[in-house]
Order: sequence, then structure tokens, then C-alpha cells
Amino acid sequence: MPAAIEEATRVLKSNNFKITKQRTAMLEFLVNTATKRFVEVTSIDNFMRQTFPKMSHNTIYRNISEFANLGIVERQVQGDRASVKFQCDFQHEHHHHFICSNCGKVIELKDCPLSEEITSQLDGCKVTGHLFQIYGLCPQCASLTNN
Amino acid sequence: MPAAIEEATRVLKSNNFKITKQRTAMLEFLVNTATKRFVEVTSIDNFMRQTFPKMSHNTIYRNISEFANLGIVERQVQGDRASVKFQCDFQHEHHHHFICSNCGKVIELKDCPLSEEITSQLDGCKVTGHLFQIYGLCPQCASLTNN
DNA sequence: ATTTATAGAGTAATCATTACTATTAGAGTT
DNA sequence: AACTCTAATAGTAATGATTACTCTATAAAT
Repeated sequence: MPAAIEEATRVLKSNNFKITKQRTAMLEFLVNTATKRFVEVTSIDNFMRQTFPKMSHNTIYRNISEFANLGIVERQVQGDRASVKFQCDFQHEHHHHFICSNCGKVIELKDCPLSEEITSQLDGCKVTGHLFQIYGLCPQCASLTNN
Repeated sequence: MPAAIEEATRVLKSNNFKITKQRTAMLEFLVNTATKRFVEVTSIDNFMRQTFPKMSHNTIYRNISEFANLGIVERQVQGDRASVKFQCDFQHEHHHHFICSNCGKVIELKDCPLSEEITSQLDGCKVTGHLFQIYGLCPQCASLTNN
């Protein structure tokens, strides 16, 4: 079993979630397709239900949501669809992403642009979060488009 | 007629869009409720159809979409709903926003955090856009929550 | 092996958004 | 002011992602 799945399994267990066939199958799919890459939840739904025709939407969406709460996957909204990517390194430090708008591939950025200079413009506000993302084409997709 | 609506009307006309009662009514609603503030498209839909019971979803969503293409409104996804705000100053320079997650109020930020230091990490990528937003509570909503 | 609560299956509902078609009405022209 | 032509709208229904609900199955603790 890949280390990433073992680690996710540990997280589930230590939070009193049961290790079911369905959850393991979803983790396997996520490790294979959504590592360093955002994948639409609908395509997870489609794949899982093709592979396991008895699986219900409910199970898939609920598990994705639980995985997200536990930090096993990271969620985002791409266009008007929800996407997730597998969070390989749990508890890694705060960072932001370049996201390929063609294939969903993610590149981690080193710096967080939130500065004192910026927050000082928000007197009286209670800042709770921020979002910084760069969009474009990854090297592979960029070279495909050039031809 | 407020100047903002006159300006939006000019933009529509110069792009060969017709000035209809429905569009004018929508612009009025947007100026009143969505100036410096993001408002959910569903609430625009609800309001317009209450005020003008013969208006169809189609008309509302299509016009919102056209307004967005013309730069009359700015779109964003808040949670899983689409929101828009009226773009008071057309063709104003590139900037980012603080957005109140309670009331949708917007505060414009002075600086764009996209730096050479950051883009140099994306060798081979074709950067097409970026998103930077700060979330939190505006002064009014923050003081309400404190009590 | 027994027990108990969580997870899943199956089915249907919900809700935002879009499609389609016949009709209406801007706005330019005579 | 009437005429024309095309874009815009109304009305209706479809679509598609997500969620709700109830009954059953199963993980895992004892």
C-alpha cells in the first residue's frame, strides 16, 4: 500500500472514522489521479460509480467532504465546479499555488504575499483568510497549445 | 438618472446592445445594492422576479453575463454561489479586494502582490491570470459580531 | 460471536443555471 | 408615425451538481 494511503488511513483512524472498502477505493483513486493536481469532484463521482456501480453519490460527496475536513484533500472551486487534490504532505507550511487551467496541475509557490503593507489598509477589519493563486498553462500544456 | 447607470447605458449602446426596460431595471437594482459590495446572483434573480413577475431566469442570467463581459459588473464565486458587484469606475487600474464574508462589502487594495520573485518560480509556464483576495469581516460586521 | 454506531445503498428531492421556441419590442429607416 | 429587422424576452422545461432520507450492511470494539 502506498505510503500516502497509509498516512491518510492513520488520519481517518485517529479521528474515529472507519476504514471501509469505499473509502480505501476513493483514496486509491485520489492518490493516482489527484496528486499535485486538482480533479473535479464530478469526475471522481463518475469514475467511482463506473468502477463500483453500487456506490451512491451520497457516499462519494460525504467522503470527499470528510477528507477535506481532515486535511486529506484540499478543495477549491474551479469555474463553477468543485475540485480537490490529494494533500501529500500533511501539516506542511502555509503556501500558495500555480494551477494549470487545462489539466489542473499544481505548482507550489514559495512566498506568501500577505504583507503588513497590505493589511495596514484594512483598519477595523477582522481578517480571517486570504486567497492567492496564479493561473495559466503548465509547461506540458503550454507546449501542446503552441503547436 | 444616476451617473453610473448613464455610463453603463453608454457602454451597452456602444456595443450594440439594446436598452430595454429589463436591463435598466437590473442596472438600477445593481447600483442600489451591489455598489462596492458583492451580491449573489440568486438574490438578484429573486428580487427581479418579485418586482417584475414576468421576468424569466434566462433574461436575468443572460444580462448578468453580458454585463460581466462588458465590464459593467465584476463576477466572483463566493462559497458555491456566483456573486457580482457593480463596477463603478470602468477601466480603472488593476487591483485586488478585501471582501467581507458576512455582507459582501468590498475594500480596494493598493498593491498587486504579483512579483518577479514569484513568477520566476514558474519557468516554462504560461501565466494567464491571478487571484488575490483577503477575506474577513468589515468594520461594521466585526463590531456586530463582537457583541 | 455479539453489539453498536457509523457508513453505505437506493431513491428521490432540491436548487442554480441553461436550453428552446414563439413572441415582443428596441431602434434605425423611410 | 408607420415599417422593418433583429436582438431580447417570456414561458416552459430540462439539466446537472449536490443533498436528504430511510433502511440495511458492516467495521471494529468487547
